[in-house]
Amino acid sequence: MKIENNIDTFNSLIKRRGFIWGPSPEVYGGFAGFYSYGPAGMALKNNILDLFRRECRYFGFGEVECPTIMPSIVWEASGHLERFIDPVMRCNKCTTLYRADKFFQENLPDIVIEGLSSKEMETLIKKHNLFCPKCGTPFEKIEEYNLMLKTSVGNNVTAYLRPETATTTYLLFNRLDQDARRQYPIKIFQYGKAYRNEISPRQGVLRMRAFDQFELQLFISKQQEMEFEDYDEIKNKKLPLLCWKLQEEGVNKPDLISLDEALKNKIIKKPAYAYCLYIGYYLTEILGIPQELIRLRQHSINERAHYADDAWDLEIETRQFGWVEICGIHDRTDYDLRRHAEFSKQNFEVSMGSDPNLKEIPQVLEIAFGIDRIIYVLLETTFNVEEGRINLKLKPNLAPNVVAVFPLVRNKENIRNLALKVHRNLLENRIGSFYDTAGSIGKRYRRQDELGTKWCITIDYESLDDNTVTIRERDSMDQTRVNISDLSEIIKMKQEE
RNA sequence: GCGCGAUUAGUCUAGUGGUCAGGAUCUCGGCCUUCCAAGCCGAUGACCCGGGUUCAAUUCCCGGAUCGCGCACCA
Repeated sequence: MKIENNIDTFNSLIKRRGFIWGPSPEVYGGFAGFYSYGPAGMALKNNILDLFRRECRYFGFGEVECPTIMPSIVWEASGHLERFIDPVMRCNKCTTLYRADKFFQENLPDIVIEGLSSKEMETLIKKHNLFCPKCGTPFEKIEEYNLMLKTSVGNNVTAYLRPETATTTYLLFNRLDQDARRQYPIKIFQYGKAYRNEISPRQGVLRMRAFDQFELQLFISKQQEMEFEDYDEIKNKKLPLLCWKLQEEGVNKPDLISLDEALKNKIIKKPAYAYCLYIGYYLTEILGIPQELIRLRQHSINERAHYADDAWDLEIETRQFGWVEICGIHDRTDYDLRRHAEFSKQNFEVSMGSDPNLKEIPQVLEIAFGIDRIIYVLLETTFNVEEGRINLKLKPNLAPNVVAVFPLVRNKENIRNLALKVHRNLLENRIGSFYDTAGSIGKRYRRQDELGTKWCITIDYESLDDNTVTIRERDSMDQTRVNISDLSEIIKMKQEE
């Protein structure tokens, strides 16, 4: 295929080089909404996760992992059973599907729809003789479209695959309270699969039916939200904020303002929430996504999830899909813990300050990343074509290979042997090295450029005489000569930079 | 889920109711090669799935899957 700086070249690259494949299973024609990662994509994903886990430890978050399947009562309590099931009407003749509540709203504007049961809606259909606008067939029944994937466990017990990891983290609350010795705020994250039965998944890995979430949770008191201990450290950080008001005025460029300013202007209500916005932004920035492609966009009241008091999306501007949400930051209040306390008949009121008699249900602040979306936007934003050369400008530590080692020519045994020795030595030092002898040296450089490998090490004739090798840098293509004995140390140092 | 269009090697594509489905690139093997997709020789590899029409279907028809666009949907 012709190498051009366009989206077709990019889309072919991520398949060709083993980043993302699908829809899976491809040999059976594919199943919409399900994708696989090849070796390069998985290496990239693991590097992102390593980085995120390291940074979460730095911010004081502990990690948990919960089951992906939970019984119905959990989702009743969380509100997902109610909110994730949409009432729909299906035309018996042309099988077109309509959202019942929306259809009523448009066609019967005088009637209050909210809270109506399926039976009541069916009565409305008959009373007003509602029919399919496409073919004129009268509607009959209200059906349910469930955005959660239903399954049955054991002896026909209904259960659901989790539509988010967050809820499963909240269910550990009383354990976490003990585990953290009641030192609030409690900071916990969970990484894992979540499932949503999208009606029509599109846009590749951006809207999958099985996807990875990486969600950070803060359990915190109301007082701590307003007097947050770490706020001072981050209050002068400037973030690209696009608040709801600006959006209403038709603005879509964010304001780069400090969190303190945002708080003073009442764009943000709570210092602890501001801290969450910062963590979301920080974790995005260290992936190497250019600042000008990042914005934090506040949800309007209508856009917010059922549990949210305030919500901002962290979005990345892409060529192929416009602004893409990679992270949602939600003020979930005490909604979840209150509901789970109620449904499980547990007492989740705890003392979080110095007065042991002052008890309340903790507030929850959430930072929820979609890992697959991160992988997509990272690949797309680092993709470059420079004079016919594909260059994936990933940060060195995220690239599938840290270095690649080549003999300058293949048909000289002594050069080949030395190259292999250098490669093995790097591996001994646990540096991710890839060895390649096929084709010309230029071709091998290009192959690595496509994977984002930052440094290529070449063993040439000079190496045989003085034990030096060249390190070729990906973006500049400049080469420096170093001693083989120093190589591992130098690469490790470069990685730290 | 609806409407329109599409689906041919790993990738990008040409083409056909009937001989071996063509090209580019990639990949692999060999030769050559003292640093950025060089050259030469050789090789592997594809008509989305199911049904129908037909002596014969990758090609035409129907259904399904998937993708793209629009509508709807998107906690």
